Amino acid sequence: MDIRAEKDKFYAKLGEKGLKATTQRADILDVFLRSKQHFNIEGLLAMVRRKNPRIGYATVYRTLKLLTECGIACERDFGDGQTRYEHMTGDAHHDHLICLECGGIVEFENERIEALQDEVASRHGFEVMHHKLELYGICRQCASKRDKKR
Amino acid sequence: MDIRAEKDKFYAKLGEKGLKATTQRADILDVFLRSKQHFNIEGLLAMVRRKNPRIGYATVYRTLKLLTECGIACERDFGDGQTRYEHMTGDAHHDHLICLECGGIVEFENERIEALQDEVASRHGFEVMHHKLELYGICRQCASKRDKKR
DNA sequence: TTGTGTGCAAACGATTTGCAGTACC
DNA sequence: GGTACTGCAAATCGTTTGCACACAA
Repeated sequence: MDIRAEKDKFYAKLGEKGLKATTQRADILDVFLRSKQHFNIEGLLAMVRRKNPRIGYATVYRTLKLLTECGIACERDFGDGQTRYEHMTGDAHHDHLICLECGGIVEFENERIEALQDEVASRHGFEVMHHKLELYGICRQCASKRDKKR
Repeated sequence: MDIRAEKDKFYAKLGEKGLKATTQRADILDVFLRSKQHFNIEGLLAMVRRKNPRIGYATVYRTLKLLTECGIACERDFGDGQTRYEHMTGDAHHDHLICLECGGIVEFENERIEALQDEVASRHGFEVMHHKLELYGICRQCASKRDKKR
């Protein structure tokens, strides 16, 4: 991923909206872009505070909402009561495999599934705007750990 | 759906757990079984209170959790901040089409999608326990209403 | 100086829990 | 008479908001 390009994109969008580029926004964006995907606010705040300890919850929430509006971040809800965020790369839509044991998240994309979804939807007279597909299960590592215990 | 059978199932499970069959639990179960699917707690409470006005929020929450444990109800989260519940019939798993305009929910099942999901998962070394597939879009009625407005 | 942005703390909405009173065996 | 159940209100958790202060054009 091109960090420089994402930053430029953000600053351009800020300009369009008549908003300012502050150090807090820059810090949060930088941490966001460098971190691995799918963290929650708490995790992100912890990382941001390593760089700038005086940043508050509210700023992180507000900035992530901004990043989402600007098409740089994307909100995800995996049903554990917390919103998670991931990078919104220009790539094709992807879905998630989630390990119930370790919480690990793997991304995948499959156009045959997408095609079948559209088919099902149109059969019901729906025009699909977006969708959510999550597969919850046990990943290879956790499965083999479990086997060893026996 | 066989209401009688579901009630018997609930009372049997209550017995197994050493819990009592109270009038509140019976009222909530009855309203739950007779109502159409996918309501939230608020809606269910309103319906229950028509039958028994003295029932409180907490009892509805507690009873629905019980029904879920007993395999009679199933929790659903469509991302609007409220948990919804639906009947857990013995039928095959199904997924949802959700209209972004009117909030209408249509169920569907498609074994070819399920098969592809398993294929994707095993390619990533996952054993799938359960999954969630939701298609968000505009239903036929809302689309035609929208066309008329133009 | 005239804002917008920030940090704090208080507000919020959905859900859970503590507890005193209630009802059933 | 004891124990599980209920209803209320208070607590909780993630998130949002109001407001006074800080800071940059």
